[in-house]
Amino acid sequence: MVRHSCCTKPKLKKGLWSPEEDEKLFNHITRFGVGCWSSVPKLAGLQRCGKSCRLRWINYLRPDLKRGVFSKEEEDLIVSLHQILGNRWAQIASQLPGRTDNEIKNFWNSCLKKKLMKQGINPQTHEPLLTKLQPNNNINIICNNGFKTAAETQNVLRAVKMEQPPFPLSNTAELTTNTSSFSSSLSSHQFSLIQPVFTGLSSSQSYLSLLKPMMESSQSQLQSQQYFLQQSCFTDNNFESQNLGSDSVIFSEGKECSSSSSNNTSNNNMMVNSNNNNGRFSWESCSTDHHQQQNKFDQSEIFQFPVNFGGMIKMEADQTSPWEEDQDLVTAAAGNLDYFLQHIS
DNA sequence: AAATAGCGCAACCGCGCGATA
DNA sequence: ATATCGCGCGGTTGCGCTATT
Repeated sequence: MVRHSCCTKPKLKKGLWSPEEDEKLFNHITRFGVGCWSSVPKLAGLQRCGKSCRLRWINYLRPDLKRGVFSKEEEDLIVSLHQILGNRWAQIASQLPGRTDNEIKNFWNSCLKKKLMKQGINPQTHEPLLTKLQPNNNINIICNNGFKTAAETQNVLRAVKMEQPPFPLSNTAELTTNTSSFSSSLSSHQFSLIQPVFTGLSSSQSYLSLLKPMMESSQSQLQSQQYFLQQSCFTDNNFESQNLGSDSVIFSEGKECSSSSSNNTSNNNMMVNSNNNNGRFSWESCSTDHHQQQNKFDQSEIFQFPVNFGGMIKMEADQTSPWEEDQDLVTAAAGNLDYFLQHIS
């Protein structure tokens, strides 16, 4: 790479611009106009490189700059343009008079991205976060560290398989599908989502601090087994779940042992609204024997870890149309997949 | 009251491209 | 044909302010 002379010259000032420097640059540009930036510092009497002067003029001193918060119209325009242009900030800025690419980039990264996520929109693709899955497809997430997960749509079941718990954070993952079915004895009103394990990743420190000792103490018996962690939702009627923050979840190996169906509206708790008292969440962990491929509900070991949810999951059940009911839950579960993939990539 | 975390923003950095010597 | 320069772009860093613990 060829380093520019301006970058290598010592004694050039860096960092924040003082009002005096601003005045010198402003006076120079307004008097002589924008010409060769590399000669500006010398002519204006500044100990800065030309590049720094250019940036300061474009992003701050230019008289035609619009200051202050972005209007709703500007915000909408940025989102639409980003959908077409991607991260081409300069091109986006050219459509917004008085705004700089830097300003728009910062606004995007600090506000708009989060806003879109909250609305369930992937800020990179502008597609909904929830991905519709085809029935009978089996989703496997294979991470490069040996942490393997499988999510099933058959019978609206999601299961997560951990071969080496506790799992380290992964940098990459691949998503594949196949059509192998997952036999389930669960009733059509029992659903499992992949959320708990994946959201555990986002609060990995507290998760591991609680989960690891438990896993290590059980290491000898864990070695020959695969493990499933499931979040199950049982309902007899319509229910809606909103995940607003984090919550502690009790695991009992093989058995449902905790319900997080509190109506607590605090941001740190999961909230479940149900039309009746039958809707609830439960979380279970069970081991599976490699050879017999059967769930082993043996020991009743309880452990606890906080679960940090990425956003709102809406699930609706329709008693009269089992498949429609399933579809909505499949969609919600797939949204968790998206969330997971974003956080490990 | 002090320490810490989170956030927004200004500025920097590395790189690529086109023009020119 | 090659090296250098000037400029613009997108990604990243780090400062300073504010909120939270």
